[in-house]
Amino acid sequence: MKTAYIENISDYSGKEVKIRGWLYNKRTSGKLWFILVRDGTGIIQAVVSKADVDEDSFNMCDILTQESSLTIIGTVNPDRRAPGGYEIQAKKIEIIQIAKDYPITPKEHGTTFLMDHRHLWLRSTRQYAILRIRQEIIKACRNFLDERGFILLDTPIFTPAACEGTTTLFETDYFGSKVYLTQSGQLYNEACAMAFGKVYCFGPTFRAEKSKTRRHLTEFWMIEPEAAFFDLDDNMDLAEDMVIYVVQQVLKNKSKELKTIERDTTNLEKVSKPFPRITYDEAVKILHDKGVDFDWGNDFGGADETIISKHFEKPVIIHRFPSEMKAFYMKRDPENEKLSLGCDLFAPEGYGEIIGGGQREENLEIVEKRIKEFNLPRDAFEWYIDLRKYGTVPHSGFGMGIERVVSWICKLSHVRETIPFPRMLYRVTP
RNA sequence: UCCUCGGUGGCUCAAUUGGCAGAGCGGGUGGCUGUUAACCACUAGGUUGUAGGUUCGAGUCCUACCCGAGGAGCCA
Repeated sequence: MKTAYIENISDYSGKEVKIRGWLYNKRTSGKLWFILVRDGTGIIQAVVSKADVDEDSFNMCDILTQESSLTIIGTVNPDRRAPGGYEIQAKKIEIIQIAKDYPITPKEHGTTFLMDHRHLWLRSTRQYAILRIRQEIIKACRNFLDERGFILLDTPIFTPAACEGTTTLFETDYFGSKVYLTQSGQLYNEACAMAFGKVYCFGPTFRAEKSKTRRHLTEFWMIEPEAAFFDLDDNMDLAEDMVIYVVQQVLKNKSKELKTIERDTTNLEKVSKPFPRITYDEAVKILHDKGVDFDWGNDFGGADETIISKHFEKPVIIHRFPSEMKAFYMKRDPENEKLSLGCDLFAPEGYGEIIGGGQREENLEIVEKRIKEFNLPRDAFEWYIDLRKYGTVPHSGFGMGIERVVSWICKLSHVRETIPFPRMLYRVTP
């Protein structure tokens, strides 16, 4: 007899198998039990009939509680009355452990209660579906970049200096000196791109922002490609192609999960080339046309992002931001000093920014001047300046926040469900 | 740091003008051979976030504090 996983149960139709898992729910009609078992790959219904099992196995059904661990031996049968299309006609049940008072019941719960029990909440079907989609998104990003010759070169988590001000950095002790948790792998990515041409990093990043909104985590995962000889247009092409690929892979491989979370995929199916590309000036005009009081030179707030992203059916790319609001390494538009060659990509349906990036300044003298203007400690950036001394070339890149992409693709109301254990302003447990 | 809302059985919520703290789920007991968050009957379960105050009487009104949610500011 084979031990089977529920996701492959159709391969065992008519055969006897052993399933190992946890009790999801149960129902009884006297001499008949319906036992829903999950094993991490899916959920299946086992039918336990008093006539077909030994007395011990039948009585066990009575004492089984939600999330008790068990094994079931029985025959796999197709049955249209069973959720999932197949059920197991049980022959024998063995209990591994009876779970006492599992706190998450099949009825509704509040956010606080669920977040306090996040380690158990992960067992529910909705969380299961969302996190499987997250895995597909990550896999798609990596496949996309790998197939285009980008080399994965992960950048450090401990960093010696702030790249853009220390207020949003988490500080930690490093054998007596101060170091910070990375908020972006970008500067290191630039060094890697000068060595390998096309590179990317993928890892956690940390922002000590006191933001308490549906789109902020203090610890989040970012995938950041960086390529030598790419200009702003190449960069926008790459971002567009990557987002399309990711959405298509999720639609293709995770349709069951999208259905579980009741995601209407109509809008996802519209995600195709070309994405509208507008300048910052044009985006400001959209806001003004909608009656929003917005001053040129400001960054878009959460509400502004929502308005702009709702204006388009597809993701929209916004480029050429005012240079004053962008980082020291951003290249200025040769045609207009007041603009920088940055680009953001906003997800549709009101989700806002999921990608930020642009073309980097490659000129040695300008980078040195900017570091001075931004009051950055020059010695901490000597290695970065070296990149401009030794064979500098135009280059570009961007960062995509994984949790925001998951949030959009799953159409969630908050990013807290997009990562197994979210870290937020007032939440670091469990 | 600020604004708004909230805190009542294990969970989700109700409680009229300040007047007997209640329901569903979950737990327990019993019933049912095709259930789909099954259903039916019975049953146990409460210092209403904390500390004070007003009142004949406070879950309800007042003050302070604690905790949470949503948002603002802030945010490569």
